[in-house]
Amino acid sequence: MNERPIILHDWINAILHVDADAFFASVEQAVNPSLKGKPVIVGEERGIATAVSYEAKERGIKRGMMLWQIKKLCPDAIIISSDYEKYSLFSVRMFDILRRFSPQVEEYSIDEAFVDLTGLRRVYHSSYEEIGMKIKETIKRELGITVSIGISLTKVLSKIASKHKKPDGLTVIPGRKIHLYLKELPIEKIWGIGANTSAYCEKLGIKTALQFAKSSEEFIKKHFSKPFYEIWHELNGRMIYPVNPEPKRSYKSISKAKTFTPTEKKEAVYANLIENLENACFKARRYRVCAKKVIVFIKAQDYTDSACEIKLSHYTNYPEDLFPLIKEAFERIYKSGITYRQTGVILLDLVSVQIKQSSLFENPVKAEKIEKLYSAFDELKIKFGKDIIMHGATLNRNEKEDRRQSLGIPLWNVEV
DNA sequence: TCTGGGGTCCTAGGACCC
DNA sequence: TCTGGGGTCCTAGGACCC
Repeated sequence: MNERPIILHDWINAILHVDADAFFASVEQAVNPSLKGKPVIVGEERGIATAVSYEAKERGIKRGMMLWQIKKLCPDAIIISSDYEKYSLFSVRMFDILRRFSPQVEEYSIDEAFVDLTGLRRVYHSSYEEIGMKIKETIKRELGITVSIGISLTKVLSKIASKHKKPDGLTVIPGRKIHLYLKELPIEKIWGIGANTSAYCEKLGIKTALQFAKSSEEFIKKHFSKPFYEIWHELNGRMIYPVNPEPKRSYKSISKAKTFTPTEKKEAVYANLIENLENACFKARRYRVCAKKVIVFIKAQDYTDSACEIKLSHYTNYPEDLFPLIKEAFERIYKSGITYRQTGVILLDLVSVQIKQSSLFENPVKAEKIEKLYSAFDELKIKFGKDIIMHGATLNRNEKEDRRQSLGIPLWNVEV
């Protein structure tokens, strides 16, 4: 039964998925050739590896591992702190290369993209596989990094294809071969099907992608919600998710959260919350959006969290405008005697600054003052990093205060 | 499997109206 | 006051992704 192809034609659409191999680590190796062939780890402040080169993977190092563990396991590992600007630059270059082959490029994440190649065989007088090869070669030549490519009829299938051989892989799955690739693929490897749904599938007797794909439409409709019904179509070669070349216009939400050494100290927790508020608002100003709703949350040591939603009477992206409400919300959710480990802020119901209502403050002079103040701060933040200026209320945070004071970083309080 | 910090979309259920 | 149908809007929470 399972040996029979899912569909009998090869190409209606041709969707290509590119996935850069160990992207951050590869970029570091491309920029600094002396790192090539060596176990490179890109890490972050909290002591966790965010990316590891294939050389490091071979030594048993994985993403998310603690840096001290890595040093123990592999003393010659080269640990580099991440440089997001650098990776963004490479990302932009990679997308530009893809656009030379087709205008239909969707920038899916910093290191992944979808390209619609449908109909381009004639244009290039070559097969889809040859186009894929050419893309790989161009990226390798111009950027010095390798990518893994998958080409198939839909996004879901091309994702499966690009994962099939990594690193530096190229996998083409035409319609008549789909079943061969789904046959041994565990259901949880499908893009969009996570641990939860996999467990649920298992209860229904479905373990492989092929079993899922070959289930009847009635069965899928009966037992699954819309997203999984769509994935089912995609696995069967019917395109539901088109490649969307439009760049993302704006955020629907902006959130900032930070984990800290667990503490009971109320001021410390509050200061952390205010810091998140400031960072979230800073980002909102950079993207020129204002929020009408704010969610504030704190997480206890046992990971239970309490949250409070604040509806604003007007749109804003200035923390100054929110302090009283945030304080009130914090008082409502904070309980003394509990040890907390994280706070966070989510800005919601965002609109772009141009269409926001101009009733920021009742007093227009005051509003203007604050706007000027913040645009000056934002310039400084952009130039010198966002920690250069913080509101005085963040002074009670655990660790950083001393450093900032010793560096002579100014703190400020607005009096209006 | 989680780590940690961003995000998006969908659904169920309640409130409210006719 | 209850019964019943139907529609819309909002919210909370779940699931998944990188």
